[in-house]
Amino acid sequence: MLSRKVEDYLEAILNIAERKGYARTKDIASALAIKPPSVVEMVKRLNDMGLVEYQKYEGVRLTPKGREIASVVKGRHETIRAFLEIIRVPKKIADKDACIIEHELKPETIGQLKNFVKFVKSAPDYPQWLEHFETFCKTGVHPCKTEKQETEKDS
Amino acid sequence: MLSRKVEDYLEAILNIAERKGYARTKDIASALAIKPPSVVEMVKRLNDMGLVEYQKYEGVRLTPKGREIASVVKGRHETIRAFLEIIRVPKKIADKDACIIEHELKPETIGQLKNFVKFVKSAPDYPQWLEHFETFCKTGVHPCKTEKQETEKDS
DNA sequence: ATTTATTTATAGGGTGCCCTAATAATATCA
DNA sequence: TGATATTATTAGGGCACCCTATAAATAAAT
Repeated sequence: MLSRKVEDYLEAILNIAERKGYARTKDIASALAIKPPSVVEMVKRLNDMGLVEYQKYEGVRLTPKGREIASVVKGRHETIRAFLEIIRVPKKIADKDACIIEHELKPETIGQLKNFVKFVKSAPDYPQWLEHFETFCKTGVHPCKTEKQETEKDS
Repeated sequence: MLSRKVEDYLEAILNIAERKGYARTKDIASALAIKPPSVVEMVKRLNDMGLVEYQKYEGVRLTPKGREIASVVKGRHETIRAFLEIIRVPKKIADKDACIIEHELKPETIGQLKNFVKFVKSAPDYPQWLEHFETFCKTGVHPCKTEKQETEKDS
């Protein structure tokens, strides 16, 4: 089992490498908001684990194994971010919180989150229940309920 | 900012105390799947933080401040668990994963999760979209889509 | 090419959280 | 009450992860 931090590093390295092919100590440090010496330390460990190739003063590249893991982590991140946006968490917060909860969830949970996101995105129209949810967030009242309850009470 | 672990301990102590009034080292250890000496160490820290009252050989009780925090944590846990069950994560896994993601989420995210759960629970009938979601999980097809797409293609 | 600035790496330290082994206190039972 | 079992605590250690200060390497500028 890889630690959260290891996953964070791999994901950050993948993101940086997608832009410029490799990742520098400094880039990783600023992406993770930590200091360069901490990066060097971890990168050595990742190297020993066979997840990155690291040469002093030459930056870091993911190995196939490292890239594989990083992609999975990134995929989870995307799913969670998408879900949080669906339930109307502000974009910026959604992204940060996705970072936090993307780790260590059981495959079943991730799977259902994925399903949920796919489900919503594959709807042919903008789902009515989602509109209702937005209303609910604003008013605290379930749009279906008011009428329903009233008719029930009236009957 | 309290660490995840501190929150875990407080929540565990609350749960145990709800059953028997106070929590013993051994209870906490088994609830968190760790060894008693680790509990003693943490419990001393919690005591110094004013979150529990701890006397050697006499178990632990939450202070008002500790109980307050523990309740908030437990509330988040419940919300997340409920949400995971809504998206059809098996109960046991839902509970465990709730433990994992209940920490450190921004208030906005927790708030929207709460809203979502409340929204679903306050629906007057079993929501149709949820039925559709279940179908989607089983078949991989959005029930609304098939017909819709076909009519669209036909037209 | 030498100085200056930037980036990296090393050395050494600290905290949080966990462990095992050994000891002390408490509870149980003969 | 004395012997035994259970539970709790202390002592000492380890790993993951972060830091600051300092030194070394590389890049940029004069």
